[in-house]
Amino acid sequence: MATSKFKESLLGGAAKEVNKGSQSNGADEESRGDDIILQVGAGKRAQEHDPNQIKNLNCSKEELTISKIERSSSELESRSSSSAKKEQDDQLESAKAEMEEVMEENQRLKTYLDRIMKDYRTLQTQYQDVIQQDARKSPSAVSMHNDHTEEPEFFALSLGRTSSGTIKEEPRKSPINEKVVMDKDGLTLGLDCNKLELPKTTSLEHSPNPSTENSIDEIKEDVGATWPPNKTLKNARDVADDEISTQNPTKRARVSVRVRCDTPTMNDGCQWRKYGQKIAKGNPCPRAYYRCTVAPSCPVRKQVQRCAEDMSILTTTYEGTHNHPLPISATAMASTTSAAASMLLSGSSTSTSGPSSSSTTTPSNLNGLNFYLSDNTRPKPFYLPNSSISSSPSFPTITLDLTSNASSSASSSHLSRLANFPPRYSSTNLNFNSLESNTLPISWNNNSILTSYGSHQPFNKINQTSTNSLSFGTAQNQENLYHSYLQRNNNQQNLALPDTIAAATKAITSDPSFQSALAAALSSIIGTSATNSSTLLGNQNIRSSSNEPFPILSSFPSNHNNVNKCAPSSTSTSTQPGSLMFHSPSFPFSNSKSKSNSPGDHNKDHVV
DNA sequence: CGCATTTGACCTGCGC
DNA sequence: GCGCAGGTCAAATGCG
Repeated sequence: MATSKFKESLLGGAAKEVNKGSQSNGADEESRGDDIILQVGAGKRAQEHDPNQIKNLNCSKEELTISKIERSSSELESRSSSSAKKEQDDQLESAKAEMEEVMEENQRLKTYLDRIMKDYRTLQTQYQDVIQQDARKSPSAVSMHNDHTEEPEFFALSLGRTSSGTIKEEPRKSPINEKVVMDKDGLTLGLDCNKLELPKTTSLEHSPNPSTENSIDEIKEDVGATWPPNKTLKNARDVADDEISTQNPTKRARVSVRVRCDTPTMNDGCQWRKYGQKIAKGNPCPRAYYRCTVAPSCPVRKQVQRCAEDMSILTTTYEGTHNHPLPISATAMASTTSAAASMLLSGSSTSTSGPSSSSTTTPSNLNGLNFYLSDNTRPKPFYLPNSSISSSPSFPTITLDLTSNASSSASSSHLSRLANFPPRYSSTNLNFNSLESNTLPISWNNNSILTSYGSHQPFNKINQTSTNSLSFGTAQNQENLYHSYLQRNNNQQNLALPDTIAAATKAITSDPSFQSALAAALSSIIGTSATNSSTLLGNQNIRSSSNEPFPILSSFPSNHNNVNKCAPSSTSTSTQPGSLMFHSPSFPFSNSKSKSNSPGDHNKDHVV
């Protein structure tokens, strides 16, 4: 009897305490005198402790209330001691205290978020002012900017030297220093390294922009130097090629990405069409040439070649700048390569003044990112760590080594090689081996259906040039060779490359050197201090007027739970317009290839 | 039949 | 000037 009375008083009091906080089911709980089990939303609270989860700051007080109350009459019988009461009181008190803490923290974070947003708006305003000032300085650019006076949601940033010769009417042909255009599709950090818009028939003296005098000399020197030089057709593609041909060839950077991939090509989110293949000297593996077909006039090309020594490594070299909005799936690689190119160009702009006394390779470690700036004066793009091949000695090349530690020695050997081959332009090697997310060898199980793996070179010639006894004359031979190689190396661990790329980009973009380089680039583009822009770009909290983050710089979520692990998926290759291609919305690399009916839709990798 | 790929031919740049 | 190598073109071929 006494026990039951005590239980009633105890549990009734407990229920009252709970009702003070929860404001729910109070009368019922108290009248029944049942046991109360409190469950505070600890998970949500844990999220709010994470300063990165600012978007969760809006959780209200109500979200922190008691989430579950259960009755357990059977336990009532077993709890009769005073210690049980004290324990429950303690729990209630601790829960209340915890709730108060959460509320206070929530308030603090809200305040912090408000401050961030305020800062962002201030920077945005300042940036707009800079843009408008630049527009006034350069009347030719006014037309572009006037078309996009609203909030910038698309930001095509061209990294590289600002060498504006003349102004073309088409926006996409605008000089690089006017390439800070705003569109409606999102932020695009393009790899527009050195686009020179210099019509061959245009007099350089007519350059309206006095700020380009630093590049005039280069332009004069390079007049007539076209790339590609042989033009017979005049179509949209040729127009784009003409753009490339008028670029300053000495400043057109290339970005090579080395990854482990057991398929002929890796998917970077863009649509590519193969237009050629050739056996490069020193590497029996054929080099494939692709054009971007997202836009018919896109001048971007890429080369794909497998490392001969480690055939699991695929080297993809990007060149040029997309003149179209990139699909979300392509922004990851674009931002990565852009960041790398920016570092390269910012370095080369200060190190190409003359032949350095000696080629020095300077390893650095910033934010856990190992990168190597090779202060060389001549490029030596490499395809094999031990290769003596120079694919294109005219282009500064940066290599993002996203392979494992197993290949770090390869990078080192490359660096050693760089020391032996002083290039005309600095080559930069980025080694992401130390990234936390990339501590394991990458196996890029891309299952693209690209079958262009045949030999571009006559069979006999291959055997002449190749020291390998194996013949590469047929695609079948090459596939067999490679698959046999894979079988020998199937112990390589898989790693979700998306995380690697994301980490790489994050490392680069958070790298103070990159930010300074970006600031310099923006400064040259905008013609004013780029401090704001740098801060703006370096701030992952950038949001447009629609409160949506810019696609590129914020396209790397912390997790990739849905990342396509490159499982064989031929169905994903026939993406329909409007369907989601990649399992991970934030990372483009998947196995895809499709055919379409329009020339611009080759190898469609559409996302949206 | 249309499109993508293949591949021999061709062009250009560079080094000797 | 010549040869080599990289890069591109475009007709042929293959495939859906």
